[in-house]
Amino acid sequence: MPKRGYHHGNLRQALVEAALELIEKRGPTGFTLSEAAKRAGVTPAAVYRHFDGREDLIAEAARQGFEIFADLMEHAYQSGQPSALASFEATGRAYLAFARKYPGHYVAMFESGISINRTAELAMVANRALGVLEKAATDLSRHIPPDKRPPAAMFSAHIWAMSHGVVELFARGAPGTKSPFPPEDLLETGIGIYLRGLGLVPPDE
Amino acid sequence: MPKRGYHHGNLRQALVEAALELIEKRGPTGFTLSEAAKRAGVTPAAVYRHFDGREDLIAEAARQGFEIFADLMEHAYQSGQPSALASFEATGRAYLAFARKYPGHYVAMFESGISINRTAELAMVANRALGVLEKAATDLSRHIPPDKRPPAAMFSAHIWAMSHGVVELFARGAPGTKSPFPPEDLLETGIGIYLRGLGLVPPDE
DNA sequence: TGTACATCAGTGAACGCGCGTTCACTGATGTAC
DNA sequence: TGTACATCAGTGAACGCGCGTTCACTGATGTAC
Repeated sequence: MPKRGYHHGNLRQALVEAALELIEKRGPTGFTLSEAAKRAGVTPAAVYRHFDGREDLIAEAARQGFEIFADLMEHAYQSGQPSALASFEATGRAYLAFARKYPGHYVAMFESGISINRTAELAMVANRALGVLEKAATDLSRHIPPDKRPPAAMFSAHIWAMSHGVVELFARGAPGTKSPFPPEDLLETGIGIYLRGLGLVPPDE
Repeated sequence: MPKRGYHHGNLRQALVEAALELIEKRGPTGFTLSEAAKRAGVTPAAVYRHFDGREDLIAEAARQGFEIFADLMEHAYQSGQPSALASFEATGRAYLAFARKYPGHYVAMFESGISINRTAELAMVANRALGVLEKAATDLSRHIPPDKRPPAAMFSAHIWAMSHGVVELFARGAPGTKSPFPPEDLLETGIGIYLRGLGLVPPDE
């Protein structure tokens, strides 16, 4: 608990965290600046000391999310080296782990309608994060004979799509779409089958 | 153009259509009953002659979406018969085609937070729609040796996840995520590789 | 160590707005005779 | 075909509410001397 009293001491970050909880709970359009302020124990007007307004607060939440996300993905990638396959699989797991551990950030990043190009800083960190997935895919696709190798961008788009789909449909309390399988298993097996289709893992594994 | 004058003539459906346009444009939480009424050329209060309120209107939009979706999926399934593979691939294409042709419906169905179990009728039509995908997956998985056959529910969850992911990330104007590939190609190749991984299409195709 | 003062992070009241919902109403439509 | 009347789909005013944002302000903090 930071300093108490008239001056909050750490209001900026407290607002971001309140926003994240609300975005997680109410969705990106349901989030309100006033409620975030209230949660941080402060008047709505105080928000304007730290942010330009509602949008700016969401953008900062997304930025912090991409920062964490990029770190996790990079760490996962490193942990699998020097094996391209191990690196790739680790990044896939990291994707889902991030979405589950930081659902508010995830929503702010991918569902809030905030443009990734809103600021140069946001664009940079977003590209760092998504770049790791593409790098892992590129590494791995070197093991595929060139004539049957799909473009690395397509490869990583497939994996991104499946990961995002699993998150949205099965890893959240989506309405009536309770998965009969744990999302982790679903993604792991899905990626496994996909990689087998590329000839990257032995067919009898 | 329906009858003009004091009585609208077809207000119920006009409201659903206005709602769909707004849901598509502003997202599920951004949709307002008042604006839908205005678009239909009517006072907000008039909505209550036809619906129980905001939620009920969204639910009806979702219901109509599932109806169309189920029809499309069933038609696609039939068009591929008697080949299990052709049926399966056709349903995959139908999924994306639906999402692109009826984006408002798609959002109302899968992103509005409306529970699929809101009414018995909604649950029924939703299950009819999603059941087609599962049926296509079950048919197809009969061609896999039982010992390496994943459960059909998992199979169809993978495909659903990838389809949904492609829709959300690449088939809509998502922020900064312009795909370098047409979504249709992305889904087609993704599913192709996945099926190859299951040994369902020849590895050199 | 003490004082004067600038800086700064908050308050609280006010704004105009659009929301979902209710209510008594009224004008148009359709039916019985 | 004409009239009386019931039904019904709309109006328009009103409600209480929470929103994002602005503004002049004030109390706390930190710095210069």
